[in-house]
Amino acid sequence: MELTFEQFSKDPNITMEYIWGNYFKKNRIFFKIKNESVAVKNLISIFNATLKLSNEIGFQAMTLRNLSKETDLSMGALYNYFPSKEELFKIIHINGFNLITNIINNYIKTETPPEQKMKTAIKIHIYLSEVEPLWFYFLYMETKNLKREDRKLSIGSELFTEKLFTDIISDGIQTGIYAERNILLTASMIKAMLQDWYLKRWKYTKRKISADEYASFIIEFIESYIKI
Amino acid sequence: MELTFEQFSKDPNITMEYIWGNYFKKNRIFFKIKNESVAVKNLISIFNATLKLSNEIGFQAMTLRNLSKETDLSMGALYNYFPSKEELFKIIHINGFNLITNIINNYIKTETPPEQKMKTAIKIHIYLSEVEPLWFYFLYMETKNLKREDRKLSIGSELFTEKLFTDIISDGIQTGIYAERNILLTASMIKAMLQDWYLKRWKYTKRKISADEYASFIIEFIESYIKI
DNA sequence: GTCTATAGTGCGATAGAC
DNA sequence: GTCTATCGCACTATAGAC
Repeated sequence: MELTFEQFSKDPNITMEYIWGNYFKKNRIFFKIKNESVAVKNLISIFNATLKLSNEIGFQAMTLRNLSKETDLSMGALYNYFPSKEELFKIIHINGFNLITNIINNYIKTETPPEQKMKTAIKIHIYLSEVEPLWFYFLYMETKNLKREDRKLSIGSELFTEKLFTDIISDGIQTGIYAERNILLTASMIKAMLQDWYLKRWKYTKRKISADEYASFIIEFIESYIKI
Repeated sequence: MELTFEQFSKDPNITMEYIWGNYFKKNRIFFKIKNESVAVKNLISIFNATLKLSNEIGFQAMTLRNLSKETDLSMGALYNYFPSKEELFKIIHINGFNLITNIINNYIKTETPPEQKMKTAIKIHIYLSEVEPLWFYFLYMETKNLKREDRKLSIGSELFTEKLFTDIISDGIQTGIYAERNILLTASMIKAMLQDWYLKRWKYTKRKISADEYASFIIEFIESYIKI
């Protein structure tokens, strides 16, 4: 039975309550606020508002006054949830990278053979970015604004995904189902196609292309190139 | 004789002197400065510095103090070359879109048959973005910060390129050399691959992949999918 | 044609009341 | 746990000297 977006979207590990609840529990000691349900509710609200505003005008252009208005929290209250605007920026990045690597690892690790693994890897990327399009867009567009010391997180994330695909292709070549091609460039092209899905959201929405259609198309496109 | 990057890079229409010289001539009446060679020299310097700084920290984060330092012009002097920071932003966008459409039209219009036209269209995109990587990066990353009324320029540019490729593919299908596939999605994927070249410049530079290698790879990749 | 000095604005962050 | 009021700073833009 093939994985579909319908099924994937019900995974409890990708709900905001789960992600930010976890974040709160792990960092409890840093919060002045003690009431968990209040904290998580506001964390989610701040997080969503930040992604929305960053998507519209960019994170740097977003002011804390904008964020205050969007969340219905005063500027003073906001500072109970993050120590500085810069730190809010990092929190969103780090939680994003963690989410991506965790979810992908969960779904991929047991998959076999390479052909099936390739399909699942592509689908999970598309599905996850379909559930959190603004978050993915943010991670892509704002990465360059990370401080030098945090940039390695982002490069690590880019190369993690790429390695996932180079490994699958290598396996496929050894198994004899894939032709001998430039593995690194092929993996890069797969990434580029996955990213187009959330970078050009407006285009695909307008054309009414679903996540499953897009994933199928990419799989077909890639297979026509690498299959023997 | 196939076009190479070596040849293309000698085209006089893509030099900064030509582009900004033209811009100055067309807008002479708006400049307080009358000396053309001084004006063009400084326009090029301002333009290059803006692209460099925008690439590093983003256009919004770049201050006119940064720009002043990078160009060795005072803030007062800068304002002889553009009326406001916002207007500088638009000037770079508009000249960029013009350059791209002009160059591409020049090289493409006489090409035939579809298979050859496809090759040339891909090469010109890669070559032009190889000559001006920072400019292309800027156009891509900063587009969303255009005011609503100027956003149509950018969408127009995106769709212009896409139409170029859908037209070529349609021709190829009619000529019988291309299979019947999803034309719009195929064109989108071609665009995504072309864009990866300047969006991930650091990666390809590190891996020592040349513009010609990259172009050849994309052509091979796409042909394996659409050729009958 | 370019400079320095500064006006006016809006930002991130915090103190202290409730 | 959240609010209002405000501080100090850095920004864009301009006026007037050279």
